[in-house]
Amino acid sequence: MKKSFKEKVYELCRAIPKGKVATYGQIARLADKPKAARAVGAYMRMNPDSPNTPCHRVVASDGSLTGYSGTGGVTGKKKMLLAEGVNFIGSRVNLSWSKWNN
DNA sequence: ATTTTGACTTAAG
DNA sequence: GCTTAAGCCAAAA
Repeated sequence: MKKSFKEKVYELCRAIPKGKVATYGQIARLADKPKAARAVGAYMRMNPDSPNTPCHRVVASDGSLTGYSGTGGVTGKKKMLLAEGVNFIGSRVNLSWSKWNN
């Protein structure tokens, strides 16, 4: 049985512990395709507010919040992450403290 | 099958 | 720190 790349991506999104964040590149790497960061983002766009896929815990490689078609856009995403205990530096996530699987 | 597009990443100036 | 360029992946038309 082979799992599709996207299934792994969704599963990894769900696997991100509360209060932590992962980068697209990190997820892509864990999903067996280290260069598929763009594809990961594409899947996130498909499922921005699905209750099963907390895509808001996924950020860019430098901790900047990108995209997010959900409520409030990146602003809502930032607030959500703050509510989960993720530390922010200005408009970026402090990956030094909150990066998942680090 | 080909082209376009997109929530990416890294390197270089 | 910001901009430009190139690379790579998958879905949709």
